[in-house]
Amino acid sequence: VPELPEVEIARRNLQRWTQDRTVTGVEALDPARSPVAPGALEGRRVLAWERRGKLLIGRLEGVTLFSHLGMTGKWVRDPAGRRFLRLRVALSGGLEVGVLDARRLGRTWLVPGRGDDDPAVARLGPDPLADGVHGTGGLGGLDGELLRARLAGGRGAVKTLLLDQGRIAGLGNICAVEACFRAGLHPHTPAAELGAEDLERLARGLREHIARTLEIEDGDEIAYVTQGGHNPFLVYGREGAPCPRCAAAIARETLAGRPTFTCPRCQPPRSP
DNA sequence: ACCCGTGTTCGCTG
DNA sequence: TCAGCGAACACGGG
Repeated sequence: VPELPEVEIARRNLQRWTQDRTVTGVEALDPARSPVAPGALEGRRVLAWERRGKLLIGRLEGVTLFSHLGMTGKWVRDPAGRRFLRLRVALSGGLEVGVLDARRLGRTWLVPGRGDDDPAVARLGPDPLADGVHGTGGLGGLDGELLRARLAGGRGAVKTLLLDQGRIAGLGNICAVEACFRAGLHPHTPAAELGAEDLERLARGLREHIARTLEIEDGDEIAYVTQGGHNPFLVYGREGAPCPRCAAAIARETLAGRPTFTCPRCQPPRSP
């Protein structure tokens, strides 16, 4: 489920559902990974939901609720009776929201105050959609200059650096794979070899992928895009299928330990 | 039964 | 010092 676009949709949903409501009940069904003490949350009003990379940040009176969805987590409304329910939160007005998480790699936890020194947020780089308050800005700031600044000094492959949450927060495997295809860059290209034009194309590729995914996945509940036969991506998950641009067969390899898809003609490995 | 994996972290290695 | 693995976490789905 969760890369930057999906987490941004979750943020918008939580904001719409819970803002200005007061927490009336909490049940932590997976306290080992999501230790949310009911007494610390009940009675507090929800002020706003922010996002930094893949981390959801709930601002309540006096406390901050952090939520990372891991690989399979999602926030839903009316979670009663749902499979894989790990946390449920009741709010004034009869609304209830909850976290479903089949694999239990996600975490939700509560800290006093703003929690700016919590390691989960302190070691994240800037959010590419941020403009002032994290998670509320548009895509305008995601340009070649940002990539130049944040990839500077990195000696690894461009894909590896894009996935480094300390450089830029929020980009996941699919984002990196799709943006490299859109930019005509092989993901294995050393970031240090990228010129200004490459970085502009890469930034545009990221913007286009994120904008498109935000449209496709918008709704009250994120779908697992690789399930159900619908694959909205250009090359991700399409090994052997024809490239949408040139019809050459899409190749698959492993890079940064993750499945990586490329068009061998549109993204030729760069010779040193 | 077996393998994979839209994420993060930790430990080992060259 | 650090980039680059592999494993671990955890468990459903193909």
